[in-house]
Amino acid sequence: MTPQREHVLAAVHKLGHATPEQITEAVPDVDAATVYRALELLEELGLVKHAHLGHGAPSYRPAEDDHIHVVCHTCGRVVDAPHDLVDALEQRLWQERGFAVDRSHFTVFGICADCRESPRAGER
Amino acid sequence: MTPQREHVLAAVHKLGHATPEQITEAVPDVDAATVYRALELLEELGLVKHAHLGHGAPSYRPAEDDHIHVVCHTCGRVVDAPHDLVDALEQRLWQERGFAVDRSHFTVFGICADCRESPRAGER
DNA sequence: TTAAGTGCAAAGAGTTTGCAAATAA
DNA sequence: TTATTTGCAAACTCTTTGCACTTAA
Repeated sequence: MTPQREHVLAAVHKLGHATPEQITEAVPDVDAATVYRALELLEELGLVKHAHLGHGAPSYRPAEDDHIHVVCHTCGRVVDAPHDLVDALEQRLWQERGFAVDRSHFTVFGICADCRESPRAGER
Repeated sequence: MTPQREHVLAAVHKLGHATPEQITEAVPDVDAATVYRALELLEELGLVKHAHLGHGAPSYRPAEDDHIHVVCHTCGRVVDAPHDLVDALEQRLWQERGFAVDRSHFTVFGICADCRESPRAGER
């Protein structure tokens, strides 16, 4: 564990959900390449996790934050949901196919209540 | 509907699941930029859909192919699953939060039965 | 003194954009 | 003509890589 890696890990904890770019901004004295290398290592060590919250960059978070991400297509808002939301799906895929779902790497897309009421078109 | 757009749509139907790059290869007389523009339009028209099947490029398919994607982290294989797999999850998010899940834009990650038995590490 | 980690700059993949030429209404 | 669409090239974003320099065992 080097100082740079500590800084990256601290930034992930501070930011909660963050892209590599945001993390790089939050740790100005660490090079972007080092941030990417650190995130890869921290993920192997099981200290952080990432998920894909849309078209763009992956989002990293502390490994302890075990939840599902629910993302609105329209406003882009990300809401966390309890991970037991996927229990049924997980059991079915396991029993029917022996497929072990990775709940943490999981994103549900759709349209949130606010955006259904007042669609903010083009605000993707 | 121009000839180029017809060709792109035909390629999506032929390929089933395809990235913009694969589609571009399948339609050599159409420029990549035109492929991207066509896919965007075809999606607005409701003729194709896309989902994110991993870190890389999105995957486009005919809009009629209404199913869930299950992707193995290790071997990268993509398996289609019936969309009723998410019924419970969908109902819960709807009732508890008024969130309308987009089932088509949905990917489940994990490890498939084959890869659990004989892990092919590093084959991501 | 050896191995590992870092910063920097360059390269790479995937995608988007500006614009002039081609096509269609 | 007038608007739309295309191809081409350039630009852009995000990420990875090569390599010399630094740091720590």
